[in-house]
Amino acid sequence: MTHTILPRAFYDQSTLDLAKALLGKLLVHETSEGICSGYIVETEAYRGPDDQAAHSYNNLRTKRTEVMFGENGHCYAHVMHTHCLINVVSGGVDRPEGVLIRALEPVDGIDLMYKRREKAKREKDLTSGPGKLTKALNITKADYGKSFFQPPLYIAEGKEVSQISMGPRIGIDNSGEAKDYPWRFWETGNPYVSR
DNA sequence: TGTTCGATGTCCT
DNA sequence: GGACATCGAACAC
Repeated sequence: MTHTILPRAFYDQSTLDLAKALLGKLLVHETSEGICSGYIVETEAYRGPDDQAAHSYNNLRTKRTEVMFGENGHCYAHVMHTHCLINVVSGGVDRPEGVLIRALEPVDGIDLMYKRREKAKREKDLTSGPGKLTKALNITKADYGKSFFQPPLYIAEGKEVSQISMGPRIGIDNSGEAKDYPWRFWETGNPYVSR
């Protein structure tokens, strides 16, 4: 199994374009237990300084958001309730934007994903949510700041996506008018989308 | 040092 | 459709 890892330069595009471009790409994590991967089928864009729903709204720079002020293509991992969520950093240095990866279509290491996600009954339950996919691939806060263009954690060429749908983002009801921005993207009709 | 609150998932009705 | 578990980060003292 050889994958073509997307180069560093792939991440040098606008955050909205990147959110769409990431659909169909393959997210891979190699661990001592084995390799797990899945096609990205759902993303959300968070546009830093001017986006009330973003953690980096108003250029808020803290220990948590620090990595978003750095280089594109790195990993912004943070803990939400008891789960870990991951973003791909974009926007360029000193512009804190990112793309949240919300759902995957499982490809490799499906048995291992079941083992890590005991509560999942069907394949559809393995990675159909931002907290689910990190558990299935064993991505944690320890991956904060790593890049997505070199093993063991990387994004590679995947499949063609026939049609993309867009709509409001999920779970940000307290974000003023930003809650209505149509910055969530998913592959139309894909059963692994979170909702 | 204490309090508050989520970019969620799961179970229950 | 609703309750709740449970953790770290942010912020107020």
